[in-house]
Order: sequence, then structure tokens, then C-alpha cells
Amino acid sequence: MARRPTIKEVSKLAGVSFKTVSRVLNNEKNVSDETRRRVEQVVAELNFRPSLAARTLAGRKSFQVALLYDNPSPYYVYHLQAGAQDRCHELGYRLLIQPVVAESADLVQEVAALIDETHLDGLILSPPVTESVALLEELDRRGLPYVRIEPGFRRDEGRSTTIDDVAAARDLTAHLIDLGHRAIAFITGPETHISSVERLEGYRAALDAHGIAFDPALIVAGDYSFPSGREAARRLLGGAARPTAIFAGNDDMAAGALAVAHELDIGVPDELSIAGFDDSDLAAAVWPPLTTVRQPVRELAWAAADLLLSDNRKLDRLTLDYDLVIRASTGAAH
Amino acid sequence: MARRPTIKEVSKLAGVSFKTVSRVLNNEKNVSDETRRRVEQVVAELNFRPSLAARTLAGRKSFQVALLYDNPSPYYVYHLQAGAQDRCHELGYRLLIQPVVAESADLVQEVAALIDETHLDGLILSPPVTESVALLEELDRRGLPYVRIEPGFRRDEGRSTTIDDVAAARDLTAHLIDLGHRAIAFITGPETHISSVERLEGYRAALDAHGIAFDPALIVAGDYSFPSGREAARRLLGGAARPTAIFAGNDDMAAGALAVAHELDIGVPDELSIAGFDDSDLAAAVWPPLTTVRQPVRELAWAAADLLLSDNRKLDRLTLDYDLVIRASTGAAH
DNA sequence: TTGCTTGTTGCCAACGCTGTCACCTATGCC
DNA sequence: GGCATAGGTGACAGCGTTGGCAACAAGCAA
Repeated sequence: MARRPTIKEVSKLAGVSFKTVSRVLNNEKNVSDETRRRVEQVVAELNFRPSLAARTLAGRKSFQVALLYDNPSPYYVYHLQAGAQDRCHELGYRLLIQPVVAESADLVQEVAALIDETHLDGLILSPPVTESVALLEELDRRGLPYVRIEPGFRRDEGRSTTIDDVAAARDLTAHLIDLGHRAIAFITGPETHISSVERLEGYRAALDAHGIAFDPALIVAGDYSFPSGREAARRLLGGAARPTAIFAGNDDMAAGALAVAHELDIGVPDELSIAGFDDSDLAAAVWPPLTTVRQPVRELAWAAADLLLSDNRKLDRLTLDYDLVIRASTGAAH
Repeated sequence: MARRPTIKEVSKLAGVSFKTVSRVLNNEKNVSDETRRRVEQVVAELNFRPSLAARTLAGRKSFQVALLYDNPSPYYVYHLQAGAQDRCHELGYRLLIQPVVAESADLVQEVAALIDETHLDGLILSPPVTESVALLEELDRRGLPYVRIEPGFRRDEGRSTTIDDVAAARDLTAHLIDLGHRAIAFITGPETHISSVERLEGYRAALDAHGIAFDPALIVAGDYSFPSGREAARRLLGGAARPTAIFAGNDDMAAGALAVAHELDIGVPDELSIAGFDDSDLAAAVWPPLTTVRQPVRELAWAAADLLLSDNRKLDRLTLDYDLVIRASTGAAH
């Protein structure tokens, strides 16, 4: 089993000191073009890759950042990872993907262990990990840089990437109103998710703007899961005074509502319009496909990694655009 | 910004040499109970975590393994990661999650770079990365241990975890036959995925066992994606001689077929039964919910990590059980 | 010519651990 | 009592890099 080459072997073949090879690898200045060329050639020939462990130990950077998440949605997590990974890779960093339990009492301990073990250079926090005061304080205490994705509080502090959930929910609700709907129900997510609170806020704002009275009876609590959407819809559709449209706080719950409509043989969108939020894989795969809001999850994560790592320190907070995705689950009210 | 404590600080406080602390941390023998206790107490007090970089550099282990994947299904990847992560964490290893491009000419180069940089102790390969001969050869050449999840070839070599796709597809097909179906269509996945080939094989085996002639006209090619399922179903359901059941090679394509049935106003399961494979999140969220086969993705990954890392060297190959999940999308033929 | 600056390179310590070996003590046996 | 044996511990080198600094050459101003 051939041992991996080290920087010293490279330096021997290139006829320079191993420190000079280090300079070339780190793109430092004060290396003559001729020397640089020669070293780079040997590096390519030997297929040499510097040991991250040694660089971490000797230097003050580890070239590693972590993405923390605690989210049950495969769709969301997949795209989060993909976006962050892409940008980290481009910038020469390794991304450590770390599931955690945001509610756990050991959260800070766990993350501290991760940081100490791996000498992390920074972190990307996704909701609901973004909401842990204790964690943020620990990171601040250590002076470790981090970027939050869609943070729910302290939004004007620190670095973050986000979309305007209020405006998005407002736009989607307005779409329903434009279709003639007046009795529009709303299924909320868990209160701990700021996104849920904001989407409800956007919903109310649209009603207000169109002079439609807010009816608390049309608001039902869910928890972003498919079964909770089903239950909420049963409650909404079981009585006599049915809404003509249901806006669910995310796609999973919208799919649950859709299933109930099928069960009760209520035509969608003819008798009932249903809309979701997120534009997850689910949204296009159910029947009829869901009208929803596309959240640029991948882009949010990409931008978060970019804010964390690129030197481009122009701004700290970035708001990305969302898209209304109108599909067949919403139609004119009768 | 407080510096992290090092092993030397621990040893000073515990009144022993730092080598003894190292022994305690690594659970070596030849440490008296009294000494061990004292050291452990100081470790807990200081909240000391040894530097992975230093351990990697000095020792012959890095306590890091990688999970390689190249799969577009968020559901699959999510559970793969979760299972492997759980077992690695339990065994004190860090799991590096690494998306790759299985078809890329640079695959071997990329993985080699990963290995050299991080001093990996082993790898877990998921399909279709399992099928790269060049990669397997490189790993063998380096003598690096690896475990494959659901490998498609060289199945009797090396370590792997798998389920019996043939038997699962046979069982599901038999279920349809038991319901009275005779004209059962099958939508395949891409040929490069061995799972697709095997599922088709199981389908044929069930037909044979029940004396039903195989009809090539009922086999349509898909690629495991939702749109490909939709197209395949359009072809199957557009003509006069409709099948009474469709068995799709995975849930995404089954959802596509279901959408077409809705479009064409074909009742499911009254006029048409539809079955999928995987029991992904999708399966329960569409209407009617899909009859399918539950693949224990999470358990497959957990077991792969276990085979790779635990000393328990009893066996190299492990076959896990699947479950038939009968839901409302299949019913009696008329 | 001299002295100073700037660019290029090399030398060596240090990073925080593990591996190896030597040493010391207690124990058991003849 | 002497000697081997095993358990417990410490000293020290070394892992493969980066950081800091010294050394040297070349160019330029005085």
C-alpha cells in the first residue's frame, strides 16, 4: 500500500525547500513564476494533496465549516446541503454536514465539541437551529463567524440570508382573492417556526388590503406535517360552512388537505382551491399539482456559504426572491 | 477569545503525564482505576475534546469515514445519511457526506483527493457509485476498507448490505395477481440501475409462477423520475387495450402514472390499480396512497456503517427484509 | 561606492496528539 | 532472597504542515 506523498517529497523533486512548496500551495506571493511553475508541475505529477490534518494543526485555518440542521423534510435538507456544498467546494472549503437536535439541552455542548474537535472556521445555521439563543451566544463568545438562513429573531444582527415570507404569503393570498375567494382558510405550522408566524401575517395583510374580514374560525393549527394537514382539513371541511379555498403553511399540509378533499369527493379546484408553500417535490407530484410559493432553498444556502467565506464583505444580510408557482390546485371561486 | 484546552493542560491539572491522559482518552488498558477516574474528571471539568487533526496526524486512524452518493432523490439521500450518521456517531466516528458524480471521468481523482486530504479510514458507497469499477479498484489498491449498499455487480465480493429486489417485486406482482389482475404493466427504471433490472426480473418471475404470459407490450421504459412515469402511463393508458394494473419501478413514477389516471378520469383503484416501490414520503402523500414496497434505506446505511466500523467481523454481506405496504391504490380487478 | 528597500528563498520551531520504548513498582515463584 | 513477569507510568520522537524570521540577491537612490 503506497504511502501518500508529502510536501517534502514534492520539494525534493522540485529542487526547492518544502516551505516554498507550501507557499505555492497557499498561493502566497513572493514566489517567482519559474519556481511556481516547477512546483505546480511536480504537484500534478505526484498527484499531491496536502493533509488537511497537518494544515489545520499548524495553521490557523482548518478549511472546514459546518452546516447545522434539524429539519424533518428531506426535500429541504437535500437542497440546503446541495447549495452550501457547491459554494464551499468552489471556495476550497470542506463542508461538514451535521444534524442536531435544536431543542436538546445539549445542543451547545454538542456543537462546542464539534468545533473543538474539527477546529471549524465557521458555521451555517438553518432553521430552527437559528433560534437557539444559547448557541448564538456561545458562537459570539468564541468569536466564530456564522451565517443564519432565514433567522426568526435578531434579524438585524449578524449575517443572514432570507426571503420575505410575509410578502410571499400575501401574494399567494392575493392570488386566491383575485380568483374570487372570500372564505379562505389558513393552516399554520408550529409556532416555534417563525416562517409559520410570518406566513400567517402575510395572509392577514392580504385580507386587510382587500377589505375582507379576518375570521379566526378559518385558522387551524398544524405542525408542517402531512397528517396534521389532513386533520386540519377534516376540521375545516367537515362542517356546513366550508371555505372555498385553503392556504396551507407548507406543501406537506397542503397535500394532506388535498387527500381529505379526495376522500370527501370535493372537486379541486372546482369546489375547493388548495395552495401550499415551498414548492417541494411533493407539490408537482400530487394531483392536481399544487399552487405554491417557490422558496429558493438551494440559493439561500449557497448565498449563506458565500457570505461566510468569500472576502466580499459588502453586505451582511441578503434577501432573495421567491416565485409564485400557479398550478392546477387553485381556480375561480363559484 | 479563550483558547481551547489541550491535553497538556488536562495532564497538569490531573497530575499525570500527558501520555497517560492520551491513554485514558483512547480507552487503553494499563491505567489504574484511580488515575483514570481523576483524569476523566478533569476532562469533564475542562470540557476537553481532543483535536481530531492532531490525532489524525500523529496516529494511524483519522476517525473519519465518508458516505459517497449520487442520487437525485432527496428522500433516499436523507435516510441514507441519517442511518450512516447514527451508527458512525455511536461508534465515535465522524461521517463525511460527499456528493459525487458517478459517471464523471474524474470520479477516482476526486475520491482519491478526499482520501488523501482527510486520511479517511473507510468509505460507504451507495448506488450508483457502487458500480464504478475504477473506483473499487483504486480502493482495493490502497487497501482502504469500504462497504457497498445494494451493489449491482460483484455481489459476492467484499462487504455489502442489500435487500432482495427480485423477491420484493415478485411479491408485489403476486399481490396484484391475487387481486385478479392479468394485464399488469411494468414501468422500468434506467438500465444502469441494477435495482430496476431486478425488479423487472421479479415481475416476470411472478407472472411465470402464475402461468401468465409475458407481454412485452406492457413493459415501458422510464428513468425513475416523475415525468418519465407520466409519459409511460400516457402510452399505456392512451390505447384501447388498457392494462388493469400498473407496477412502476419506483414511487416517483407511480405518482406520475397516478396523475395521468386523474387526468384521464380513470378511477384508482376501481378501474386501475397502481403500485410503486420504495415507500418514499411521496407514497403516502398522494391520493389514493400508494401500495408499494418499503425499502429499509436507513437500516441499510446503518448496517453498512456497522459492517465497516465495528469489530464484529462475523459476516461480510447482509440482506435486510423489505415490507409489502398495501395501501389504497390497488384493488380487485373487474 | 554605499546603504536601503524589495523580492525570493530557506531554516527551524511549533501545532496537539500517538507510538515506542524505557523505567519503576508490586507480585509470584523457585 | 533472588529473579522473572506484568501492570502502570513517563520521556521523547515524530506525524505533515504553517508561521516567523533570517539570509541573500537584485535594484535603486544617494
